[in-house]
Amino acid sequence: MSDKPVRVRFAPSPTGPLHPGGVRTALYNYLLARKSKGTMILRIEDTDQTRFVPGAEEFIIESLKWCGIEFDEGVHVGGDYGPYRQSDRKPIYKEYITKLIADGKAYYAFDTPEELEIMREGLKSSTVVAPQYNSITRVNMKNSLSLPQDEVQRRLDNNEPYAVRFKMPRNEEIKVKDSIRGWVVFNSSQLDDKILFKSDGMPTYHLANVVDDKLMKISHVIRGEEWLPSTPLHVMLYKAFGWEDSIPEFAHLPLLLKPDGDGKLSKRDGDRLGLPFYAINWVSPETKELTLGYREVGYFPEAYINFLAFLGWNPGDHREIFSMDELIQEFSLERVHKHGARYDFGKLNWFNSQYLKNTSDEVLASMLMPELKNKGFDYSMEYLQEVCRLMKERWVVVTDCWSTSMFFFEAPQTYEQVVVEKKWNNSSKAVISSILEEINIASEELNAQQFEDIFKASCDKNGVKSGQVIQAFRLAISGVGSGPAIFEMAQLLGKKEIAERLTHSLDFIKY
RNA sequence: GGCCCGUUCGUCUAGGGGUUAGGACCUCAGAUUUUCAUUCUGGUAACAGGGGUUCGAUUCCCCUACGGGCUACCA
Repeated sequence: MSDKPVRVRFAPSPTGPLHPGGVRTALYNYLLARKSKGTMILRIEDTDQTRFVPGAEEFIIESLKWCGIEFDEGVHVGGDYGPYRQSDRKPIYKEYITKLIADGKAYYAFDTPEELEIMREGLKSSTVVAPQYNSITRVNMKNSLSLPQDEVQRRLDNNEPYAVRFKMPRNEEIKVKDSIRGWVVFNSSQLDDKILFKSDGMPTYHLANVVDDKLMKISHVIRGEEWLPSTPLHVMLYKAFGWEDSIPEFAHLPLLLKPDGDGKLSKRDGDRLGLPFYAINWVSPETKELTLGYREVGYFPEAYINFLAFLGWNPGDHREIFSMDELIQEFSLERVHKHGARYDFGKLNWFNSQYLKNTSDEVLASMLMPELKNKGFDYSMEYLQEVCRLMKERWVVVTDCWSTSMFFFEAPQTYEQVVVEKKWNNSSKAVISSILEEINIASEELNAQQFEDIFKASCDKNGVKSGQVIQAFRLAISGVGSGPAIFEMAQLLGKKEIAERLTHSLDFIKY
């Protein structure tokens, strides 16, 4: 198995926006593909027409692109094993299901949904027979195994709707090798006769998945843990087709769990906590409701990927900050955990703030500039870079600029009331008046040190300790009680602006 | 209910038959920053329970509990 070239696929269903768990599944596939110089494939599994959501496919592609997960083959990039959208492969499935029926491995089933419902309900109280369509119950149902040959033919000729079911053998041990969990053993008697081909002419996941993985020469199936229970069926399918040699290596990933409480992570958790949930903004086509994405909120894709990679995997030592290239270097399926991981928004914020601190002021400023212009401000890149230098350690996401640093772009309109009450008094007002006089005397621009000297001299002159008025000084300049190094801030704002703001504060702040 | 998977600080996790059970987030305290944030130092905090096996088990086995998944003509 290991000598075959690595070909992995991410195979989402376009039934909605891409869930964080899906992003992580795609990521682990990608990491393995790149590490082993293999091929990464995007296959769209759109066999359920009833759940199709317009725009979902584009959303999935765009999300992964933002995350830096690239594909070598797929619905959007082509390749030698296409088509890569299952709805475009209908004839292929038809061919293979016909073969399976001819070989006696699958059979026609004519039961209506109502009949199935009755069967299940009737069996629910039974302690000996499970409410399933299986080797025991199928003899009482309407299918090509129980019905006379001529009646089956008559129904087929009359174009009666039918589904095709897998003829699951009885009491057979099925072993599944999973690279994360080891050998998992099932007994076929516990499994039911799954529908392989629906009456609408489409295959179900099971058939399409196995046929495509075989045809696309997939070497490793890396998918969510929810697929583990149906893996024995898939193994049986490979055997039924005579493809024992092509059974891929399976790796079932643990699920992402809610940040608190019970159950798996859902979109509601983001809504409930008022946090972004998808990689990029998603607007529901039905409700027009917007769900925030990390991209639009200002997260770095590198930080998001780093965070996601560590939910279920780690390199075995204490390092935590990993670029995509480093993840590729270090990744191995053997080190993926067996148990689910809670999705901790706080940790994501920590990762992002780490990346933010390590990003140059130039890059941050260029990210911010369009929006700054959009807000109607005209500042130079150099100025914006200085703002980033002074403020970035206080931000979690780059867009925190707009909520924490507006005083660099416009004079305060209001003054934080608690600080006014605590720090604004006659002596602070006197000191600020003195500072204003000194600034107005100065003929040239002042630097941070000079501002500090003036501030201290003014305090001395008025007989107050600097610590008692520094917050009032900050308040007068920025309108708030906390911010970056005050004298550096003054230098950046400049003598003229500072003078104006101090004057305004003296007139405006009541005490 | 049945089948399958899992269980180390609140969270993400390292480790693994003999360890002071390590790190990170969170949190708390101190230092620095004459504010806040950053930074630094330090602290609180975990092997689900019960049986085995063993000189010795958190580590291996079994049972129980708890958590998760599946049990559709959804994927």
